[in-house]
Amino acid sequence: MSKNSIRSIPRQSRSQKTLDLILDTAAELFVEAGYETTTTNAIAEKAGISIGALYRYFPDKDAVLKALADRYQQQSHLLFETLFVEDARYLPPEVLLDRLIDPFLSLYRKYPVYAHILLGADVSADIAAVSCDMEAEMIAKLAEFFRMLAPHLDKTRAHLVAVVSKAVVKLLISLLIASRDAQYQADVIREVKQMLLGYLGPVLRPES
Amino acid sequence: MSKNSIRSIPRQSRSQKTLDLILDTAAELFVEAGYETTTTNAIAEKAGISIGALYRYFPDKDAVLKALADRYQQQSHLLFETLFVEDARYLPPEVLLDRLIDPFLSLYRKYPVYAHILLGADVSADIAAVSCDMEAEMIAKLAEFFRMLAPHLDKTRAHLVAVVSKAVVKLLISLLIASRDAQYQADVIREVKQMLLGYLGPVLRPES
Amino acid sequence: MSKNSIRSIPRQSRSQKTLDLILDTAAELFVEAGYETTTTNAIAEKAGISIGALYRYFPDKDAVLKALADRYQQQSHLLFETLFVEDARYLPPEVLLDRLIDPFLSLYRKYPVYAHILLGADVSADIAAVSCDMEAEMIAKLAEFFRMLAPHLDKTRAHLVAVVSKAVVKLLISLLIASRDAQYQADVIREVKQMLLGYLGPVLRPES
Amino acid sequence: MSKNSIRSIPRQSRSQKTLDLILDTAAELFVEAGYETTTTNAIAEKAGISIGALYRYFPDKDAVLKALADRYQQQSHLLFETLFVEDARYLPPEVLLDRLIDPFLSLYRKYPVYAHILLGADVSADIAAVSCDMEAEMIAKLAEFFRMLAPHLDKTRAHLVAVVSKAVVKLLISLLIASRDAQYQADVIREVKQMLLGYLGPVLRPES
DNA sequence: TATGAATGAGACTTCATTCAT
DNA sequence: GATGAATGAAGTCTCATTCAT
Repeated sequence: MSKNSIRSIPRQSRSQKTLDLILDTAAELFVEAGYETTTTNAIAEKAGISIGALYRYFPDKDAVLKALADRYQQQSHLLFETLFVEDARYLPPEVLLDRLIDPFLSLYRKYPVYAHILLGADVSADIAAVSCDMEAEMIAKLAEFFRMLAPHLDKTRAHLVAVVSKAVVKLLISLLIASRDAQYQADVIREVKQMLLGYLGPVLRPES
Repeated sequence: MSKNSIRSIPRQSRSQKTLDLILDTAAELFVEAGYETTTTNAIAEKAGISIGALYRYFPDKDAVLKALADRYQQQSHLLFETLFVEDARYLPPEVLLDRLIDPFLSLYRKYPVYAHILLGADVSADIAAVSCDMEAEMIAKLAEFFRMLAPHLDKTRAHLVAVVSKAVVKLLISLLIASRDAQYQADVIREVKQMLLGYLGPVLRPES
Repeated sequence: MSKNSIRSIPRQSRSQKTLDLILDTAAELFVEAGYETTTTNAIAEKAGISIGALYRYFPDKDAVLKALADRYQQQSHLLFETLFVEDARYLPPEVLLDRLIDPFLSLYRKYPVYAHILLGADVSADIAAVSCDMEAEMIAKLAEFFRMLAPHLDKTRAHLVAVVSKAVVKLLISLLIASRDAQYQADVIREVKQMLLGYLGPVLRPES
Repeated sequence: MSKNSIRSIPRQSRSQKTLDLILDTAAELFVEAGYETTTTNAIAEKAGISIGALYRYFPDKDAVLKALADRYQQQSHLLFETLFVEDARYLPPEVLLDRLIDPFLSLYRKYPVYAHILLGADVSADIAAVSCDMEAEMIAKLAEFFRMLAPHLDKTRAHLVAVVSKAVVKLLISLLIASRDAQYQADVIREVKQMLLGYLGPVLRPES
């Protein structure tokens, strides 16, 4: 709960490199074998450092996952920035949707751990809470965004729509993880975007 | 991989009862605490049997989860039977959707483990494969069903639509797990059904 | 604090034997090498059991020491019983002193761990507290005993005298531990008894 | 055993200061948390030096404790000097007792580590040996002193009396450590001094 | 056949000590 | 010399699994 994810804030570049090395290695292993199955010794060994070095940077195994989650949260925040541009309300829905979805797709392709974390795979209750908080925050922002686009939406509905939209992005990620086939991935993306467009269109731009 | 899930197929009712007892108990614990965190001793103790007895029914811990997955698969099959009735093609989309979704909702409410298994939470690679096979089979059946309803769909598209539809059901389950609030659950169900209807309607009943 | 010393109360004789075996082995090692230096693996190995077996009986290493302390407390209680006999007030001081000291000497000779625990050697704060509670209780009883013998003593003084007397016993134990030489031990016992007699005599049987 | 306590005998004041700093810091931590529990890194950090620096002054952790024991030995020697003044034999026992005990009380109040070391709390066997040697030396000196005061004492008896007297001082220290209450401490000191006086009086100044 | 005590590999973590910078 | 990141042996403890009774 109150544990810090990182033991000491390293200012020197060497330390920072080691820290990143640990995180990246852990990320790979968590995706490959899952959090519980991945041992701290395996992380250290694959990272080419000693187990002691790992524990200089992280107080325990959970902290490694938390640090990854933090990194994910930061990245997600950046992505949302691009949504809240002035002209958003004048853009056609298709473009908006691309703006919403594509950055996340890039993120999850680049860092598959984040997908893992997002999907809440095998995390301890502690981590799940962190993950949940992040989700809640992103949903709140998305709801706010929807209300900017469609002021007639009441708060409850906007929240619901945000929840569902977020879940659809999650769904898309999980489908893309399932198969590496490029054609299939393109098809799935098209299909899901079409579904989301069909859902959001009427909700955000109603006639009456 | 090639290990059998169940050691001996018990015909006698007592053995069957014990077996079910173990599975039900394991199901509860897996949902409460996760697969990795749940110990075989905990399952045995909560089930009121000895650890030795548990190992008479299952060769190892994985086998317990596999047996649960099998049970889930059987249940799912039963649910699908109700879809393939003669009159399906004459029913309005809303009713079809309810027929597709509602049984699954009941199933997951009755047996939360299945939701857990379906969502692929913290299962070993071994189990994930099983789970994946089940998914593939259900998707194939669903695609077949869609082609029955809309013969103009080519196989690829039908498969895609089935994949997305299945994923939406999964999404719905995950959202329902997130909150126990009845009003919220009702809202979410309505919202997701509306989305799926908006998606499947045009796909299955095109103008031309 | 709230941890139990023993995991399950074993009623069967085999379990009881294993438990005693662990405690006796631990006792030896604690005396030989000290608590911190003695490893749980060493205890298990010397006891001829597996490390897992040890942890079936005790939740952690501290619990082993606590259990020893409990055993000591029980033994000490028994010793005190013999003090509170009817005729105590009519006995000459020398006899009383022997009755007070000799049983403790036997106890510490038979079970050197108890001396170790009594002397508070290298125990964790947790254990120290237990040890302290025991001491407090014994001192209270001793003070009560002194007041029975010498009703004119006020409570504070009686407590002080008890504290000092108890400390002298401790002192004696520590001196006996220091050397195994029989003659030396006899000399030391005589000397310390003489000192204590010289102290308690006037306190308990004052002229005025 | 044969390791030197201090790596280089520093004549320069800076080195000496650092050395003292390390020892004082270690002393505090040993008293607070015990020898085993205190880490070398903790000592270095609290002292405001690097762990590498600490290991320039001491070859290993034991050496730090040994150096403290040495410092204690030196201090104790100084205290004994004041005992061996010419006029000692003409002083009344009460004054002699104060001269014997009070300096030790001051020493232990000023440097609680010494009490810790004296009481043999959680020291490794290695240190215990050193501590024992010191004790032996002090006892020898005390015995010699007693024989100066009371020439009729044979060597064995004088040694015994010294052993017991030394142990009583130790006892007193341990009682004072047990409670910080000023009134209680004063009471305990009075009581113990009375006991020791009652013991030494007849021994040192016999009628015949 | 049922029991549950026992096993032991292996997980997490600590910390005295070294050595590249 | 000083620094502190890195090392890795070793300790505590867990838990899937076995097997004597």
